[in-house]
Amino acid sequence: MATIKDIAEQAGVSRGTVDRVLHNRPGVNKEVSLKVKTIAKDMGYKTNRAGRLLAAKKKPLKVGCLLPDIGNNFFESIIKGFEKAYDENKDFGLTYIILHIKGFEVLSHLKEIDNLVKQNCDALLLTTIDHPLIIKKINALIDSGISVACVNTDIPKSKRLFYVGADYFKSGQTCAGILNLMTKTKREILLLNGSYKMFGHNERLKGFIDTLDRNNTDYHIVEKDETLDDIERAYLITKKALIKYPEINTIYLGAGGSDGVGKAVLEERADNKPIVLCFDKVKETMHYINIGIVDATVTQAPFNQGYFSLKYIFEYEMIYNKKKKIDDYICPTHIYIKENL
Amino acid sequence: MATIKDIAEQAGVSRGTVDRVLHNRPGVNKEVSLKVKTIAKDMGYKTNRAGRLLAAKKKPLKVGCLLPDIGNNFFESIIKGFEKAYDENKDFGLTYIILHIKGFEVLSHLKEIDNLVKQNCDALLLTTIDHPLIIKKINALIDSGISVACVNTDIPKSKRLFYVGADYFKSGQTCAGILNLMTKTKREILLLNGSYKMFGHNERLKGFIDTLDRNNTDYHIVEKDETLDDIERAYLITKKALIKYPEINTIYLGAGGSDGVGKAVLEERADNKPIVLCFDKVKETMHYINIGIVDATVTQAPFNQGYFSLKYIFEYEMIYNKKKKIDDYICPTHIYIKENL
DNA sequence: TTGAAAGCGCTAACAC
DNA sequence: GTGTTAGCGCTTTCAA
Repeated sequence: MATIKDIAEQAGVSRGTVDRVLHNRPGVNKEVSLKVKTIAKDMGYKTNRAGRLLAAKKKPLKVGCLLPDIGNNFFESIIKGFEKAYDENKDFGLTYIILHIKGFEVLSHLKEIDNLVKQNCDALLLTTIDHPLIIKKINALIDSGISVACVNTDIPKSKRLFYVGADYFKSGQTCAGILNLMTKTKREILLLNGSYKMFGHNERLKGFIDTLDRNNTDYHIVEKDETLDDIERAYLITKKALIKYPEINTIYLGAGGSDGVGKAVLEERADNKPIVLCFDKVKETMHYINIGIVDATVTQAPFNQGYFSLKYIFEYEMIYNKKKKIDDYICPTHIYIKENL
Repeated sequence: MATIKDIAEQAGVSRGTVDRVLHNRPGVNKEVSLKVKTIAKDMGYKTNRAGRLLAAKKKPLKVGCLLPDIGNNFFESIIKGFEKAYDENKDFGLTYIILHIKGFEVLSHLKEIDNLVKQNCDALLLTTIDHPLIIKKINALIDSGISVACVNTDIPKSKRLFYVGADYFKSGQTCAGILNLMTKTKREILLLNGSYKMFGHNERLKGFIDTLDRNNTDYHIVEKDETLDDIERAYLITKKALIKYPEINTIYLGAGGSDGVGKAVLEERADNKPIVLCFDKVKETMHYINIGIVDATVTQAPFNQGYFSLKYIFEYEMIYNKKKKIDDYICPTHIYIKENL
């Protein structure tokens, strides 16, 4: 494998010059630069991770993560993923901080992004809102040389470098796929979305309906509502619906709130349980799967979302020197039932 | 973070001596050694990956992998995993070779293990047979200083360092869990095991039956046989059984052969399809899931098996210097249906 | 515009 | 037994 030293010898220049050329740093004669570049190409030069990373220790990378995780334990696994990626790369000069916030208010998100920048982050990992002001902010950051990637929630129209997260539509389709597997009799569905303001939740719902329609599933939506990721609200809605509509035989829960739904089902339908399908694998959901109230849950590898986003942005900065495009990473869609929990 | 240099200064010795102590190399005064060790501990010394790996380039690690993959494309993903781990670590001095063999004959496995050793491998990743002679061989290798880990198939009574692979029992349980989800009517089952000689296949079957019994599933095993991972054989057995026993409404396929089973079902039961459940996610299985013949398949992250086994043995040797016990890695059990394929 | 040299942390060869 | 030194590949600073 060709090294900088090899190239320098071939080109009859010093290693410093080669380094300057390879990083497009100013102050190199055009002809020399061209010569070095062609030689590097000819020799198939690839920067060596070990050398690069050892030298990089002097100038560590600080990544700032914005996580609207207050009051939402879905994000626990993402944080575990961050920790793992940090662990593997801290010796190579990686540091990171997490800013925990609550909810999805544009102004508070904007403020906290600035907050991360003020703390001298070189790169940002954001779980934020697809909104014109945020897009503008991300684009400005990118233009100023700060790398930004999206985690869990994409903002495709911005200049963000890459997205690591779920394919919500597919998770909804998978949920419908399970339902079709389970029974062919007519489904009377209580449809509980998370929030109609959330792009991901809506996509999920679309995917669910899409697959039901595509398979000519015999179904009828008895009632629909939003849980707003609120347990109490989920409980009340479910309880009321189950009382009012005894025909309900299926519950779709598009986001948080399994604790409330589970409780309501236990109270109203302990013996004639409807099919209950939900998303993500937080503690409460696992509990209701274990006791047989929730039949299945669809997840999108949240650990991976944390792990790969941090790993990739680190590699983008520290190994590829911002010169290689990083592909989006769409997490695999998994189904969990009691037996493989 | 404390470095070797720091420790040397604190202890008033040279870095060379500290290095010797840290690696338990001979030729160090006992008292000096003790002193250095306590200081290292006090300062919380952890070897720095970047430094270690850069230096390690001089003495690369050669890992030899034994894979009985000839005629069995299940292993393709494992190989992809190897490639990924190699890619991430080649700059750190990792090299590897794969020895492809056919079948599970003890003598040929023994011979090929020797073959890998002859090619100067420093560490071995084996997918082999749980047999006294193999155990003896593995133990001898470990005693002679060659690291050995098991991939995909464990040999727990040997001195192998760790196991990376599936929990077959759990995969069988999960398969039964899907069946229980799908229907409550009596199951008339055609039970196709891979081979009764394979520990993993038997465990899988046990897990399947265990969960059926534990849930008081109403079932009856109409017929059982081995496919021996042979497509033609699987086809003939299935075809015959479907003709002879029209009551069959469920097929359990514990190993390779989905191509044969799928074909037979298409020919004999295109309109009144039994539930078909199988394992792994090879191309043919995916095809039969896509056209609706196979209902679901249970997998155990074969890519991860390759990726983590190579990654872990590399870290064991090159980062932890054989001094840290590596935990077994049991791959997660996943369910795939058409929608999340 | 370019070269020389030091240094990131660790290892190994050689010297004493 | 122990210290010294060179070097892994790359970056950066200082000097020219």
